[in-house]
Amino acid sequence: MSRMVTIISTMETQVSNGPSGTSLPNGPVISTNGATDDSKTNLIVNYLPQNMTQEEFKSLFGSIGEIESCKLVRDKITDLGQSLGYGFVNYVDPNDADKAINTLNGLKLQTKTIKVSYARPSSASIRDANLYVSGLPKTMTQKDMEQLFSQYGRIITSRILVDQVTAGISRGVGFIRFDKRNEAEEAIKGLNGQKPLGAAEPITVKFANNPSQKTGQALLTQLYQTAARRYTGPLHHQTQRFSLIPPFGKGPDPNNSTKPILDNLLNASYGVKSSPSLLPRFSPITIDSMTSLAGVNLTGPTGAGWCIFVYNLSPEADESVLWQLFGPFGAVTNVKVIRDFTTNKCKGFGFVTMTNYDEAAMAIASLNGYRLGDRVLQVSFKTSKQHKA
DNA sequence: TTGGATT
Repeated sequence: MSRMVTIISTMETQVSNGPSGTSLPNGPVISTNGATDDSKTNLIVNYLPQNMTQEEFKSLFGSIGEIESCKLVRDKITDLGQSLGYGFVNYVDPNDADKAINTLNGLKLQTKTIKVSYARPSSASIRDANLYVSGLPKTMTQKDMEQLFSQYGRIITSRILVDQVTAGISRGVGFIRFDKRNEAEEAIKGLNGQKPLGAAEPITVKFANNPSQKTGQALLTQLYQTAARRYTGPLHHQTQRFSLIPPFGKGPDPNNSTKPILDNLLNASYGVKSSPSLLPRFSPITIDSMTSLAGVNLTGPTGAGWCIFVYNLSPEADESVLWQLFGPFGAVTNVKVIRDFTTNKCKGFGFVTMTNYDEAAMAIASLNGYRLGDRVLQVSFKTSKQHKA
């Protein structure tokens, strides 16, 4: 701030004293708002592999030229240090920044293709400008969607999510990041609840969740899958999984600082407030398994997997019962109890998504016909209503 | 007796 005042007073002095030519000293380029101008040296790097470390990140971009600063952005909310998959690199020399874009943009690292581009100046007005769009017609392309939204402002990025198993069919949901938050707000006002040209159903447009605001349940799912693999490796038999995962509460290290996080995750995930009897009877993860979680490569994108239909749940059923039933058979990425909108009671069915076919098939074979209380469950792969004759 | 979807 004092520097800005100095610069302004220098300029005013110059103006009032008339032209004095070369009296200003050379120094860092100062823009009118007083910030140093990083626009030619500062890069944003997107789609980094989840397990890439700060050191690897610095090493990769340091190979191009001298770095003034670099930062791999991590999750600071959960404190687990998870990479958010992007980072910033500020070079000393603008030529090196240009070279980094030309050399490293599009580089394939593991399953990712990294994107290297100039970072926009950090500013409050570009924050929270990311929209989540659902209910899109399946035929709508990314280009169509951009065309629809572009009337409200400059689009920075866009994406339509596709089904992973049926190879590229639109899931009808996507993201649009605008340059400015107010543009995103206008797009919500203009497009939320509207039918796109020729569409049968209206779309929903709202601000996207931040990846770091992931639910406890989603985090727990990731941790569970990772922890289970670390203990057991790939599994093919449920008996192995049952016997190899240590039971809950087995001698947690009292000095382990991750314990409060685990407790919070469990409570958030299972909705346990006051009734210990609702705790799962198996252990999703153990304290020990969490000590080396930072930087591990978590399992693939959500939305992929095998969807299982579970019928004849009681009106009181909640998500925890589905985790308890299906978790022991393998990697579960999502569970959902379908509830009546007004009563909030379970409508008698739900869905479970499992990553691996073998584990899903084993769960179905084992749980179809399983007696839960006074009900007999029907469990099968989800069928599509669209295939009816 | 087969939803909604969060890169």
